[in-house]
Amino acid sequence: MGTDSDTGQRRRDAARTRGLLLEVARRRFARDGYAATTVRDIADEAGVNVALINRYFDSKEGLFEACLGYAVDELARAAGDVPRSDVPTAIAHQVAGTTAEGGPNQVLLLLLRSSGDERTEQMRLDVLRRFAERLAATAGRQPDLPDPDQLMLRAQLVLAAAIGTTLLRASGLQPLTRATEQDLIEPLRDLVHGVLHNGPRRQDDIEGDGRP
Amino acid sequence: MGTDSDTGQRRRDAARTRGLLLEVARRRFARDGYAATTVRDIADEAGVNVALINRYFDSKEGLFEACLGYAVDELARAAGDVPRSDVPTAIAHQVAGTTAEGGPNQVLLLLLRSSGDERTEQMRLDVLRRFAERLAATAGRQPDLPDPDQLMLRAQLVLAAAIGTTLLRASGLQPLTRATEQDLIEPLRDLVHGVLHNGPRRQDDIEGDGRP
DNA sequence: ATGTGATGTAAACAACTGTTGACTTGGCTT
DNA sequence: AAGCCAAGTCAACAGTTGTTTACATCACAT
Repeated sequence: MGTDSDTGQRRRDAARTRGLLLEVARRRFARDGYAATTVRDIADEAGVNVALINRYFDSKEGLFEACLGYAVDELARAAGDVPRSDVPTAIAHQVAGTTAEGGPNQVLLLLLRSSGDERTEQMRLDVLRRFAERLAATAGRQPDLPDPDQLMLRAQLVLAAAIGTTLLRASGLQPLTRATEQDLIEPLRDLVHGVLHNGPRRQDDIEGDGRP
Repeated sequence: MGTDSDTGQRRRDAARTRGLLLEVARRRFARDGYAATTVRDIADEAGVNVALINRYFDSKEGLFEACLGYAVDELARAAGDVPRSDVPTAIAHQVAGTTAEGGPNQVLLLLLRSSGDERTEQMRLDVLRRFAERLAATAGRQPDLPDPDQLMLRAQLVLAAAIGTTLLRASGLQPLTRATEQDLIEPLRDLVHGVLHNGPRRQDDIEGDGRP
């Protein structure tokens, strides 16, 4: 037959195993950080042998880089969906999102987990910078801010808020952790408008996505 | 003599050694996290033998707890200084502050570093919660928010922004890292007012600390 | 000066870390 | 059915980890 009778998937499938390792590694790295996560933890949870990590990813560092690459893609995809209108909603979605698995979002968490490696660290910083740039370009076309550096600073502040919120949610701080995506939208709207628009927020301040 | 001829301090001083270990540990734990920091790193940087960590703090975990305790005290002290008027300035000071050593602030960073220990974790969460409560009580007396849980959520969002900003600054993200305390005050003012006051920010919105 | 307890050191421990090489097993081709 | 290579396992490796034990040394009271 060549396939499992129950699941229909082959018992030996390199792609599937590789993907499984990646999935587990993402969760563990995001939740516990790089140093606190052991390759045996990952392999055991994935149900495969430790040696396969080195076979498919060369090293623990390589596996982490692959996870980071996934986070980059995922973030780019999420950022591409934002129509330039409702940034706060997109952020709330990203912060509260479950990335298809049920746990906390992972993507933003991975972005601030660090191995010691110089190259990986640079990669991580680049993503953060690019994301903040996109944030600045999308949400901040207001003429109030003269200095482009000022705008960038404020965009990074919004990014910092998103990341900090994600972290505190992952820590289990209540009521922040308990809050749903809907609960977060309004406060985040106020935050983004406060930082980026530097002024009052009215209901019809959002163009194109507000209620009719 | 009993003292060093140069420094005037005794060559064997338990209190001094203990303090030295604490100081180094705070910096390393804050910068690299719990798991990535080894007791030998700490002892070497402090210039003493590794065994002294276990003598003075029982274990690595005990040393970490001591660091966390320091952070708690420091934060309580900083929070006590805020006269209830200018919260954003206090936050900016805390985010950009150097805690007397020159490096990034440590205190807020320590608050999100985690060992695996359950008891320590609970301690960490308690501090965060109390700090957010104080933030809510101090800055949010506005009648706009009916639900007290809503106010708490928003206060925790502000805390999240502060912590996230600290983390991104520690990561070396520019221009956020380069920004001085003065540079951060205004954007943070807008952020706090946006989240907690939910409305426009005017120059004379601050009571007691604004320009005459 | 001298013993005595506090302070610091050195070396070793057992457990755990990432990694590797030799080996076994499965699935496909022929 | 046989063979062959990819996919997976096993066991060991060298180094590192936190911790402990036995030993040395300084400071101070006597």
